[in-house]
Amino acid sequence: MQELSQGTRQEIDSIEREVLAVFVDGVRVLGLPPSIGEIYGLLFISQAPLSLDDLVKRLKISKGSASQGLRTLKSLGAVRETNGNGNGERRTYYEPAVELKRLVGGFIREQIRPHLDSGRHKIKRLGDLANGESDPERRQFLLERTDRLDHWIRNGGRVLPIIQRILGQ
Amino acid sequence: MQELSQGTRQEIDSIEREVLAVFVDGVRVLGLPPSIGEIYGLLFISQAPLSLDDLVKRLKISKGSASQGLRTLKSLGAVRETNGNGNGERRTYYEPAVELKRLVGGFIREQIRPHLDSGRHKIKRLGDLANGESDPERRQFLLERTDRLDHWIRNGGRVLPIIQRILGQ
DNA sequence: GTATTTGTTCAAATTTTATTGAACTAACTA
DNA sequence: TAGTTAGTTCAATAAAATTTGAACAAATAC
Repeated sequence: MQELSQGTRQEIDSIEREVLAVFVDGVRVLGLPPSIGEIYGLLFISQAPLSLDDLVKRLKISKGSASQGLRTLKSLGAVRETNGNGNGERRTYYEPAVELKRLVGGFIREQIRPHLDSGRHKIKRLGDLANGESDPERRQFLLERTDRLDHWIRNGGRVLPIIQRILGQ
Repeated sequence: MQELSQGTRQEIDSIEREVLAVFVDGVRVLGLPPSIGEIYGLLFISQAPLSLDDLVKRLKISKGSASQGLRTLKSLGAVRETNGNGNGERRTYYEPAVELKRLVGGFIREQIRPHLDSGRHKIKRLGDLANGESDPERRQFLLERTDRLDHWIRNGGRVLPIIQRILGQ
């Protein structure tokens, strides 16, 4: 007979359902899959940390989904591992990081910066290609456009730390 | 026999191909479909405005895609209509809006604000639900969490005009 | 009036993305 | 040692998003 720990109540109640919906919508805006919203949402509304198995049981998702979802959330710094109830407990428990600063920082680091960086490289290459254009008028136009792209990327890079600063209060 | 206008050169050359790739990647980050990146990208790198038909021919996409893509881009304020070469020309030509301020403004207005607003409503409802919780400890916890969500949304709202200001220089 | 051109709409087909579930590794247990 | 539990990986499947293309509407041309 399996004992039910604090976090292992089976059913999702109505307020939990609403919170999950909020987070599923929220992560969709960020381009992340629904399962991630559900996992983070359930952790967010749970008073006790939950194990992977708790998530599988309560959200009725596969172990694979839960495992991959937790990995993504860990990489974003959006969940923390705890050693559960301490005493000789083998499985890992998770709790949400709830500081906006941390969440935004992780998202910028993992999802925004890499795109800005690869964009910068591609645009640099673009400038080289534009310089190779033989028709002078066309070259001039292409250089104007690649230069503009370069400014966009630079401005994007400038705005990120400011966002972090404002949200980290 | 069909006359080829300025914008109707058929093939996509190598620099154009690279620019399209940059924009396809770029719009993906924003959660928009590839066709939109292609359309905006081709307009961005074209010296003359292009018609819907030009886009269909040069990008080899369907008329339906081009039409819907242009509609989205118009709603974002990312393309402008021009009356083409002026004289008795029936079809509409499009050129890109290239000011970052405008692009960011349109994206915030169309894609971010609506989510923030609906989020605000859902979270307000959540607060009501939390208040209905009978267990005092649970209620306290739920109120703490919904309050935190509310702060997140508020901070998000505060940061948007600042982003716009910084990018609009 | 009919024919042609320009563009829209939307159901169906396609493509892409997310999720599942079974096989697997690793660590602990008896 | 074999057995159990916790968690990961990844090919197959399911689900969701995008694109197509044919039917349609609206405007102009003849």
